[in-house]
Order: sequence, then structure tokens, then C-alpha cells
Amino acid sequence: MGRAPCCDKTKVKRGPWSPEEDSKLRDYIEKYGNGGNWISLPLKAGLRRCGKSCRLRWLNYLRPNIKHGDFSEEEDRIIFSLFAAIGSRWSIIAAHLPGRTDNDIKNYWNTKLRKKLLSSSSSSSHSSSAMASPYLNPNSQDVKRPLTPSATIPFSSYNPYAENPNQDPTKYLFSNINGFEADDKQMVLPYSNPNYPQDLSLSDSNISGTSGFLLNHNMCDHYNNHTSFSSDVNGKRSETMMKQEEIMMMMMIDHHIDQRTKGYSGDFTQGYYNYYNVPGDLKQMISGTGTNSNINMGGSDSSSSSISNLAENKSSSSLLQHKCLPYFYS
DNA sequence: AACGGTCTCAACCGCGGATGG
DNA sequence: CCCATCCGCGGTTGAGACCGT
Repeated sequence: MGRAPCCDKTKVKRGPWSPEEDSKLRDYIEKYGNGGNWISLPLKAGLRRCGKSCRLRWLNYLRPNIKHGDFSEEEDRIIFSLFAAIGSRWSIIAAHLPGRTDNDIKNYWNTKLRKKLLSSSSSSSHSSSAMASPYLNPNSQDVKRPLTPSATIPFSSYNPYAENPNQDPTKYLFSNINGFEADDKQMVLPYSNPNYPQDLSLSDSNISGTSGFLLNHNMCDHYNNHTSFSSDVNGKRSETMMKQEEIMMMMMIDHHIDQRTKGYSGDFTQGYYNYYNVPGDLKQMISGTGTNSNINMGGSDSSSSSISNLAENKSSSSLLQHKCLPYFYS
């Protein structure tokens, strides 16, 4: 048995609101507020509407200072950044965008921003200004964090050394992150932003076969919880789902880097994450590894990971190596 | 102009959490 | 502690607008 409906659907009007109804609702709320009870409001206001419908109409349309129309580049950037950090928590995202409603942002994401992301990732020759970030620039070995992100750097998820990681000049810098001593004898130090206390070591999480790199909670949650990996109703992963997964991962990491490096304007170099994206049956993938993750975080040497072993055994898996996690020369 | 496909976004739905009796 | 009620949220729907042929 399902939950009782909030009102009698046969006795209330549904569908689009008329100007008269809008006016009645606006007048009533401006005069009396909602009285802490939306359910009884329509009766008092003389509306043949469900209380929930009144609430929605007020919050999403009639409330003062609602901003309608195109989203700015800055708003795009904020949405991308927050989505990367917290996912589809639209009400929280809306709280960071004055005048925008969660419904508006949700619609905007579903109809435009998501497509923007997909198109920007599918072609390296096209840039998405909102997604552009120096941290996503595969050609950058050492970058200086700009005060404001560049709007012109093309978005690409692929590391130029993915084919032959041994040639990557930055690889050995991360052989011992917690020891901070790289093969070139330069000291590298993790930069911690005191206002971003979300880091935790992989050794603190229950991801097996990994150590060293610092992630934030959202990322670890993502790795630990297989339900966050995209799959269809049968647990299968399509190419499109893999692509979306990759984009989400990059966004999270990009946001993480952004937060970690706030306030730091010196030089830094970057590490990797190895992302083994496996198509096919999600359930088999999970049970086969004995873990809920198909991602290995651990620099360029992934031989100890059962996760990566699985990925390597699958001819159709794709290995992405994406620059991430800044470490700074002392 | 007519038609069909696609897109947009306001509105709906149902669930989970909070609250109060 | 249990239960009923309400609120707020995120996912989904569908009518109308828009666009291409």
C-alpha cells in the first residue's frame, strides 16, 4: 500500500497556473505569509489547488527576486564546480546562486549543461569555457594556479603519456607521496588549504590496494559506493555511461584541486589518477574484484591493485590517466 | 504551410526526514 | 518509542514552443 495522497486529486485544479490564481496566491502570501502550513493555505487563499502545488508555484515563480532567463558564464562555472563536489543537490547549489531556484538549475543542467559537458569531452578541438581549467590541460607539466581560470584552454581527459607512461617526465615525482622525496631529489610537498579540511588519506578509507594519495570525502564515497557508478537497469555500462562517469570523475578531481590550491599561487607539479573504466556488466565487475570500485588511485604504478588487474585483463577497458592532485616544490 | 521531431521548463510525483502529539 | 502529518527535495512528465524538412 502506498502513501496517502496529500490532497484529493479530484477536487483540486492541476496544470498551469492562471494569472488570477497567481495573483490570489501572491496577495495572500504577501499579506499573511504561508502561516507555516502549505496544506491549509489554498483553502484560506481561496484557491482550488493542492498545498504542494502552491508552495512550488511560490518558490519557483512568484517569490520576489527570482531571476529568470539565461545563466551567466560565472553561474555555469559555479554549477559545474558544485555539481562536481556534491552532485545533484540542487537546493544546495541554488543557495549559492541568488535568485535561481533549484528547479531552474536542475532543468538547466539536464537540458543544457550536461550536453555542454558531453560535447566538450567528446572533442578536444572544441573548448567549453565553463569547464576549461588548467588542471585539465594534459600538456601542462608544471602549471601556476591562475587567479581566475583561463577560459580558453581546451578540455581533454586524456594524458599524452597514456600510451607509454614510462616516458612521462612527471611520473617518478609521485613514487612516494607520503615520503615527499621524488626521484629527481626535489622535495615535493602536498599543499593543504586550511579552509578545505576535506582531505583524507586513502589509507583511512577502505579502498584496498591503494595508498598514499589524498582524496576528499566525496571522491572516496564515490569509489566506495558502487551504486554511484552509472549503469542501466540491468547493471550494464554503455559507452555513454562510461563517458559520463569519466566526466564526473574529472569534475570531482578538478574541484578538489581547485579547493586544495586556493590561496596558493606558487609553482606546483601534478600527479595522476589512473582510472580504469570498464564497460559491460557492473555486477560482474564488482563481484569479480571483491571491491566496490573499479578505480585505482596510486600513481603510475598500479601493479599491486586487483582492480587494475581486472581492468587490464579486459581488452575493452580504457585507461585514462588524468593530471591531478597538485604537489608543490618546497 | 504542414508536419514531425526535438527541446524547454513548469508542474507533478513520491520518497525520506523532521516534527509534534 | 510510535505514528501521523507536513515539508523539502530530486527525479520525471508532458504541454507548448521551436526548428528543420
